[in-house]
Amino acid sequence: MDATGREMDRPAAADGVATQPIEVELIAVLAAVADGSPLVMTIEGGRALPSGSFGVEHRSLQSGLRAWVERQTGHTLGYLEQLYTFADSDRRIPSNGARAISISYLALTREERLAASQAAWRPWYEYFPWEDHRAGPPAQIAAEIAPQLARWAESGGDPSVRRRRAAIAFGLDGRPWNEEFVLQRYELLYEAGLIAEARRRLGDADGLPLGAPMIGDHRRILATGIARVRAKIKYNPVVFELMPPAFTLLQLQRCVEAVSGLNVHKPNFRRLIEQQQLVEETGETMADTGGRPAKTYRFRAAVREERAAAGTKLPLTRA
Amino acid sequence: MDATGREMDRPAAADGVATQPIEVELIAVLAAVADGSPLVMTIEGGRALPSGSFGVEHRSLQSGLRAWVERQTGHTLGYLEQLYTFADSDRRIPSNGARAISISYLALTREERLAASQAAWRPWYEYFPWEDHRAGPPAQIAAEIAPQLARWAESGGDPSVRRRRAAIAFGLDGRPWNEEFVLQRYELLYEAGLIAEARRRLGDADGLPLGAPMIGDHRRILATGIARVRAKIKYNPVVFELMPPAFTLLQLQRCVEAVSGLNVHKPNFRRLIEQQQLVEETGETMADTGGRPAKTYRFRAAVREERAAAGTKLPLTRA
DNA sequence: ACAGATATGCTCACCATGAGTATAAGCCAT
DNA sequence: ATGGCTTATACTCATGGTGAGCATATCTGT
Repeated sequence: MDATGREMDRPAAADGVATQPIEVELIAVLAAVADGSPLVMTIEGGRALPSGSFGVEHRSLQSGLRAWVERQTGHTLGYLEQLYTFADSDRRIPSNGARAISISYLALTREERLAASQAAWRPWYEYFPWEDHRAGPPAQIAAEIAPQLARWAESGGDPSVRRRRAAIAFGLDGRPWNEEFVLQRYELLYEAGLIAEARRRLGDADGLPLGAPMIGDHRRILATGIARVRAKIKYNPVVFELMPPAFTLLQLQRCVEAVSGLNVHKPNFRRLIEQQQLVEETGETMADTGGRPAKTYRFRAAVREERAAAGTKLPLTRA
Repeated sequence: MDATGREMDRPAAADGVATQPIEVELIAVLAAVADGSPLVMTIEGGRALPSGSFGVEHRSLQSGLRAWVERQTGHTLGYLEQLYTFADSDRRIPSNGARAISISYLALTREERLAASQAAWRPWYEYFPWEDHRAGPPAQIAAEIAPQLARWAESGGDPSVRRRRAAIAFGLDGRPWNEEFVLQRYELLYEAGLIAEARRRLGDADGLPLGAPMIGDHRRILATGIARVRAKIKYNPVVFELMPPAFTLLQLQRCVEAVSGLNVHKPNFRRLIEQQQLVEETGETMADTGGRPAKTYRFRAAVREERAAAGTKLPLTRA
């Protein structure tokens, strides 16, 4: 941390480097799903994530953010977790150039009409078109991304390392696509100068930049959030935060598919949900599905604590 | 966790919105394992985690912390990840009462002689004696914790809710013990006033406080770190960061047991490690094991990228 | 009535996992 | 050297979760 290694023994003190004021800002990745499209709440015409200063008036980060989001959406927030704290030394508040630390949060909710006019839901695949594989791998990957990454790989560093990184991230050369590597993919494209945010620093590369840009590193934060939801959805029943109180199993499946960007095997998905007893029937059916009416279900809230019991991956001996 | 707002003891700030300076501090949970005992690096006689101010000179949090830790341990740091950012409104720097935000990191390394004399490794179960179940559930749980939590449950709030919380956290009433609930257990004991840190605020409860205390909320941060390692060890080959370059399978097993605080089924553990091809034989054997000499293994670094391929939990359709 | 769509139920093979047993190869005390 | 102790290593067997696919039910619209 410092030259001697002893500085850390003391709590941050007055000595040494004059402390430049540090701005602490909160950034929210607020996600919802509507009609098979995953959405993120944005401001400034879709170019920024909602953010605010971490002022003294907030009792805690969490509750302050929750209150703010609930004012914005007019809907109580189901799920809120801390995402990551971004604090690279070159992060600056655009307005005054102060050093900025951004503490980001991930929030899940149902889509609701927005109370404030500045904010708007945007499909998150506008920002990451290469992340939606529900209709197969997007043509853009083979047509634009792979060739440009190949050119980047040969242009510096260790080409074989770069090629492998690209192949792992994007599932090239017969490797499987891993939907969780959202951040790695974004950072790779950034490094390769293929997205607009990177070109502010690097010289222009060929071709058009990929996906819709955002200010600062907001898109990177969004990538972090998407990666987190995609990972969490697998071992934690957070999907239900995105669902209305009653829903059909296909709606639930479509929601999972929207988030993960992948297609799910219908019979096995139903079996999984049912055998894990995540839901219970409401007794109602929903008729306007285009086919046979579907039973509707609700989330079994009791699962949350039962889940306590679940899930070892270590081969234990019985006590 | 923090029951009451203590806006009172805030130094008289310029009124209202005026931004009070916020101290940003880094805290490290640096873990190692030696001789079947998991260790954490501490300072101040084991009463604090190493911490330091986040100054302007640092390129980024991560690299600054890495450099500092490597000077302390004289060993390159294998693994470093951000843990959590603590920023409740009543967190204060002890010396000057400034508002403090602490960004905590988890680092894994092999135990090494320390370069600096102020720092020392401590067994982490000194701070959380109830977390070590390798010799069965600690007697302390049934003898002290359960009865005191039972008394607490009846003393306020909704007793049935409190009882269930306690039972889930500590595996009471026939519920299974979940080794990952380190933080929930600590926070429960804190709320119940059974640990020293809580008694600074609450009135004294009966009996002795549980486990060795730390300053501020360092023990809570340590709990967060332990929970993270215990979770991560299951789906990510981070254990190897705690191991020497060559090791026997039993040593590896003991390391996992030390971290998780649980006993592992030996044949199945070996099968798991081998079939996942996490390791490869070195060709050497180790004789001083007290029995038949054991083959030694090394971690297959190639796994890290192969792991890219691994692990879906969603029932996908084939593309 | 029939086509088309979705809902729902069921089968079957395979493999990871939990649990336990058996044999091999060192060391040490007698 | 021998027998007993300790650890290493290999195998078995039942069970249950998972991947993949098929079959039947019940709507709407023509």
